[in-house]
Amino acid sequence: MTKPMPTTDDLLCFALYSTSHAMMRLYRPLLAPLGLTYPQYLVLVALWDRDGRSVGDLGEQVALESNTLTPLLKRMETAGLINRRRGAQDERVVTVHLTDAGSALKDKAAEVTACVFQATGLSLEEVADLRARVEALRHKIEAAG
Amino acid sequence: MTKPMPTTDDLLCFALYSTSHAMMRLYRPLLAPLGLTYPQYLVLVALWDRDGRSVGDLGEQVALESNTLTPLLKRMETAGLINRRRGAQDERVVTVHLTDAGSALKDKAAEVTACVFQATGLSLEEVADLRARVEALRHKIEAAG
DNA sequence: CCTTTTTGTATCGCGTGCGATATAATCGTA
DNA sequence: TACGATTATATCGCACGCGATACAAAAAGG
Repeated sequence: MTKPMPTTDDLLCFALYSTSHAMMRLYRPLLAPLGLTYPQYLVLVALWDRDGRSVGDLGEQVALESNTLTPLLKRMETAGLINRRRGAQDERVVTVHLTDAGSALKDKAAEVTACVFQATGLSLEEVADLRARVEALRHKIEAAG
Repeated sequence: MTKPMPTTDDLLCFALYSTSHAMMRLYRPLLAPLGLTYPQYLVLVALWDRDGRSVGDLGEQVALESNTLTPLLKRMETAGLINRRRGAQDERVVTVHLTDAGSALKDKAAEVTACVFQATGLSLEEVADLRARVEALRHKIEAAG
């Protein structure tokens, strides 16, 4: 007897897909007052960690290629959150720098993170463990690709 | 002394976001020969489980509202995978039915699932456990929303 | 029986993720 | 020194996820 066809509830990919979207829906009303979209927020988190880095380097951290990142950064530049500068040494390289406005959002974002953490209903240990496992999965998938 | 600002590697939301995208990138070349996009595949999985259901009911299972689902179903109808019918009893309700072509993809999709499972490098138990925890998180987030 | 409320789906506009491709700059090699 | 290969970013077109809103049909209430 063959195993029955899995439905969406059996698929890890669906759990990741739907939970990631649920997380975005949770963040969105908290970020909107800061004038931020969810992907912009993630990019800022990376820049608060390390400012003045190349598009490629930033793309590595946020796992996005330049075809997604460049338009996103342009919108953030238009919003006054960052500046982009083309390298003098290597004119292919564009570096991304936080503006004062971009830096100033760091503290507000900390409040957002706290709100979201509370909404998960998980302990710090549970969050850390689940996060590590999900990330480990991504590394395996990327290695397989 | 305050705890340092978390970076992307510390955020569960980023792990979900980036791993979900990595999963999509893994599926895409496997689904493309079947003429399917990733969200279309997830919808088919739900329909293979239960055919002939309303847009709203289907939306509940795939966690998508009608503003996303209706355009997606229209594209699938254009591709000959499904048919949509408006109810005679209740003219507000639209039901979605698999076509022969849509049903026929079920077996091919099983092969895709097997490929993807192998790429994760996880055991069946690990997949099931991780899936359950991620799904539980989604339920908590949705309850908080 | 009529009006208001609720429900189900659809449309609009925007942000964004990605395959494919283009452009320009740098590097490596003969 | 010149040319081909490689690298970094940018553009294009499309799919899709969602807030906001519209429209039509059914249900509820007076």
